[in-house]
Amino acid sequence: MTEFEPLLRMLSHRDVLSDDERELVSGLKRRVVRVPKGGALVATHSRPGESCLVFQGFTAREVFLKSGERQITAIHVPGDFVDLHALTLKTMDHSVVALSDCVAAFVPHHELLRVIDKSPHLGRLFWLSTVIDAAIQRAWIAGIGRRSSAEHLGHLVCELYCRLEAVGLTDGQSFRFPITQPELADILGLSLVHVNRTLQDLRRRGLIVWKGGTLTVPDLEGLAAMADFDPTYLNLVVEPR
Amino acid sequence: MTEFEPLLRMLSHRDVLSDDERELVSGLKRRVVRVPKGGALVATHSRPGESCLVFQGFTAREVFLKSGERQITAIHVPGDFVDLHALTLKTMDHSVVALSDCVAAFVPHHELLRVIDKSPHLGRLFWLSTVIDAAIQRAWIAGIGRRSSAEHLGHLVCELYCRLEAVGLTDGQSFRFPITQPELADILGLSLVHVNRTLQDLRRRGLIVWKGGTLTVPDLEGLAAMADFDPTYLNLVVEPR
DNA sequence: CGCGCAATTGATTGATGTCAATTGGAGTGG
DNA sequence: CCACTCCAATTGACATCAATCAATTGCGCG
Repeated sequence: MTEFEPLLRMLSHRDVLSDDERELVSGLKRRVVRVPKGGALVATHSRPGESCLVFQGFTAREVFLKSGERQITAIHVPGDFVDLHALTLKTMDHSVVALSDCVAAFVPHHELLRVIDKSPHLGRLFWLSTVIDAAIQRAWIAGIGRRSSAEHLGHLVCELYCRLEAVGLTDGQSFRFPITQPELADILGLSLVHVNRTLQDLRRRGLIVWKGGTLTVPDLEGLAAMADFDPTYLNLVVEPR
Repeated sequence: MTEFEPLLRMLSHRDVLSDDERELVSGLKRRVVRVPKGGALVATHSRPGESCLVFQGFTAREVFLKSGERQITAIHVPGDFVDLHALTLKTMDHSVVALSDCVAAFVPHHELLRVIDKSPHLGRLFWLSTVIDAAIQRAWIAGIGRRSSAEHLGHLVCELYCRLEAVGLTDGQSFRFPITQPELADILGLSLVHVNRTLQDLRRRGLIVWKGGTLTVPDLEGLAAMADFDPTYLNLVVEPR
């Protein structure tokens, strides 16, 4: 059991890994770092020489506009290789921050290149993970652009439930959701007040229960139907890639 | 001069290509297809065995919601390797359609894998292109979520100007923009009527001129300042990747 | 000429944002 | 242990932006 367990678990949901590949991943040199809630894992405009993998805690990509407003463009959960982007992107156009206390592993780019070179198949799976991030972002675009606030919020909850289940972080119908409403507002692109009212709407309809940092979905089917959620885009399906 | 000229041009904005790499790309086996305005290049739920590169015309990724509403989640211009996603994603969660008459090259996946195997560097540049698509999507999320409609529209125009300039498709301050207002509404996540009013707003302020399928930006600096546009995320900068 | 659709406009409705105030819980220092 | 502070959560009143409904104009094409 290494820091890479959640990552291996996530990858195993998408394709079969050979023992060699597991060892290649587990053997990646890394620097393990605790980041407190609110801290930055990767800063805007920086040029990281390492990519960062979160294996405990929630993180988010954030952008600030000149008005001072913030938009969160992605949420990452344990097992997500959060910063593969920097490997090819070189310069960060946004920052990655800890939404809760986190533990992250920083892997030097040359280590990644070495592993990809040895196993092009692993390379494709890493590529896949950035492509799925993009698919999630497309779902967010559709959510902000065309869904009602209740549908959008419901869709997000479904998405997180599926992603967390894949890494074993759900407990029946519940999962830890260490997010505040102001943060949720920056995720959904809504005002704080409206987020609060939308939450109450879903609660009143019995679709979610959210108390003390734990979110419960009593009727995932019903929530998915209401939010028009189809998990295909998350690609949590094993096949040769 | 092959169908891959715009692609090579785009890649050359991001890193130096060797002659061997140019030949590898130019030698890719492909099937060239004309797609009329409105036609589909890649269909939702399909499992393409080829990836598709557009070298003439505009295309868009689109998603339909159960309400029947459409959201466009990305626009692609000539030179964009539109469907590299399918190489690792396997099943499409959205479709790609032609916004104008298009000419596209379909390249079999095994061909791509062969080229990537021969040149891991080209592989990384292909990866990069999907990562930049994601960066553009993040900019769209911030645009829909937190910008005013005028800023959002202005930002989009700046983005397209920069991307088209990179492939030589601008003519001074103008470029062909074969899009209708209803389409623009699905791009921006706004209603048709509001798009029209937002356009008039920008016109009245002298920031854009749009007539007969040609869009002119008399004052790119001014538009960029208004829209809080920073081209960093487009990564149109040569460096070793 | 007449059809279909893009573009435009006005009037109205509805959703969401803003402002302002209150409540409640967690942590801090006396 | 108690004030005190900070901030999340909640609520109400109101303002504003954007959607909707409905008509009209204008253009390209058969």
